[in-house]
Amino acid sequence: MPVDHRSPTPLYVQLAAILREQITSGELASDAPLPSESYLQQENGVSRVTVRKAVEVLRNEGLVYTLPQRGTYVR
Amino acid sequence: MPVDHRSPTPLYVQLAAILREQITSGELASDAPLPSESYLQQENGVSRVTVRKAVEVLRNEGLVYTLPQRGTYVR
DNA sequence: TTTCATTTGTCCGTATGTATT
DNA sequence: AAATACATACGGACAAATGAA
Repeated sequence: MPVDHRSPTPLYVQLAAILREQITSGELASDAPLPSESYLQQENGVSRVTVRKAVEVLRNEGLVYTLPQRGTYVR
Repeated sequence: MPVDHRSPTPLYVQLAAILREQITSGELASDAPLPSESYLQQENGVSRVTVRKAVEVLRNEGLVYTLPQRGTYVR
């Protein structure tokens, strides 16, 4: 389910929901790296700002952790 | 001393005063980088627009200088 | 050891829409 | 009406660290 640019729901909230689903479903297992910001950007047709805000949401939820200059991983 | 959202004084003026105090007190030494915009945003509960306007005030006062695409530093 | 690509961190500039005062 | 402020979103650029070649 791609993001919907015409939806009233903010894009970063939509993207966070997509990634959250992939994590809770096990599609992204524990300690697995999230796709990189640039990948998520291109794949979802959104800006890097939006990607980073989506990841920030998951980080605040404790679902993922970020290693600077390395990547973000599923907790 | 945090900003006061109910004060009639504009938030960017309040934030500028806070940063000015940290500079003149020496808490932020010469050539030290100001905290990042996102940090100041979250730390003070204001928007990026407000942070940038506050920094602009200090720049106009000659208290800080900004290197394009690099950051803002204490003069 | 040096080089190179990748990735996150940070900054700059801009724009639209909404709410409050 | 105008100023202030926030939230969202886009694009581009450079820095710093990592890891692989």
